[in-house]
Amino acid sequence: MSPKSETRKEEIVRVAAQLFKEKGYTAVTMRDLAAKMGIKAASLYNHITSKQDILDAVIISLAEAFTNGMQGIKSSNTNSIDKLKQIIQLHVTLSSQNSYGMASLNNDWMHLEKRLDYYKTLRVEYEDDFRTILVDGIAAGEIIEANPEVMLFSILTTLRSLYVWIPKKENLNLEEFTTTLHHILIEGINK
Amino acid sequence: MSPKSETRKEEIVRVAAQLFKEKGYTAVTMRDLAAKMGIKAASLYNHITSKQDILDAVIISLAEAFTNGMQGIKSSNTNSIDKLKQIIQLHVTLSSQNSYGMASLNNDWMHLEKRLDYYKTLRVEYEDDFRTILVDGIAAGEIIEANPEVMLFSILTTLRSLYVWIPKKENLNLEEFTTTLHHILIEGINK
DNA sequence: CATGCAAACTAACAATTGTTAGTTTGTTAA
DNA sequence: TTAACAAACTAACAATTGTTAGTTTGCATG
Repeated sequence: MSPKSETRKEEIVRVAAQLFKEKGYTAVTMRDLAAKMGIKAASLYNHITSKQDILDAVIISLAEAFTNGMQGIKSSNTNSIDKLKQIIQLHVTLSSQNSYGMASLNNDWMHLEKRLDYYKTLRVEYEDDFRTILVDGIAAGEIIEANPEVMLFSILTTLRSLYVWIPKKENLNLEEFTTTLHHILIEGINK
Repeated sequence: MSPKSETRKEEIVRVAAQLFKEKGYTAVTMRDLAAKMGIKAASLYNHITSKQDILDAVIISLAEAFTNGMQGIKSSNTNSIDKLKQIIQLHVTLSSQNSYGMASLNNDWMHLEKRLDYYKTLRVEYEDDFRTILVDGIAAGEIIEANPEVMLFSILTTLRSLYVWIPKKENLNLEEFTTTLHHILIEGINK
């Protein structure tokens, strides 16, 4: 057995994330999930310890992927516009790889329990790092002198919604899309 | 009794929307809602016909407000950049007046039942009108020749997230905020 | 005072929820 | 062949869900 092959638990978590995206965590029952897996609800518990456990697995791994990505970007020796482009790339990559998980990350994080505080910490740190890049860019004269909070909000909410949009466009050329997005977010749309 | 005073049903719908924003429609029980109203769950049914009925009231009225706003903007005799500014203004206004309802509109629309198709129609028509403004703007040389789908996505997702952001900022000067948002969305952030 | 009505109440229901206990099945390894 | 184990099963549970029926309360109007 290849070490890369998916375990049964990973399969359950992956399928659960698809359902969570459609209806939200609370509206998905263990019987729904079991039916989609082709088994009975009780059988799920041979692999996972609780429904909550599934949500934790979906959200935390993704949140940590964003944190890791941001660490790399912070330590890269480039100007702030280039760092912004790297952030956009990070969001496009993770959102296209795991659009299901991104839905839970965005909409169901409040149903985390044990790991809620940890998630919130990761989120705040990510936003702080993002804000610092913007503020440094303004100080360096690379970014306009507008309110960094509003810039952060505007760009980050667009990036956080990629998971809805990317899977809807078939044959989407991700590289071309990323370039267009760079341009719109950074240069605006005015001619 | 003044014709403007809130009916008991309206009060229930308003309080319900607050809870829906915190935890999502499915996770809010009728007992939760009743407790927040200071009454018993069964008493709610003197005023509303079902839980579903509440969600319909929250979402549809807001969706129609957006549709009405867009009608006015379409028929205004201005260029496309000015129409965009009017759209931004519309979103800021409705999101600041009813941030709770906006949460349901964004996150719980899939739990509509009888009115789901109607909601989807309103949504598609709104997006079509928005796209037309962008495409016309490109044709008129007022907007850059980038993919209008990407522009639509980028701007609209930012506007749809205002409901999260606006209430978090105390003492937010809405007029100043709107101006900054215009500038960032239309001119970009590059110096 | 009597009537009507808005708005609350208690009590209960049938269905659905996440989860547990104990058992069976089928494949792999010794 | 036998032992071990992963992974499914049946049956059931206690709690929670939205909702209904019937009743009581208190205020406003005639």
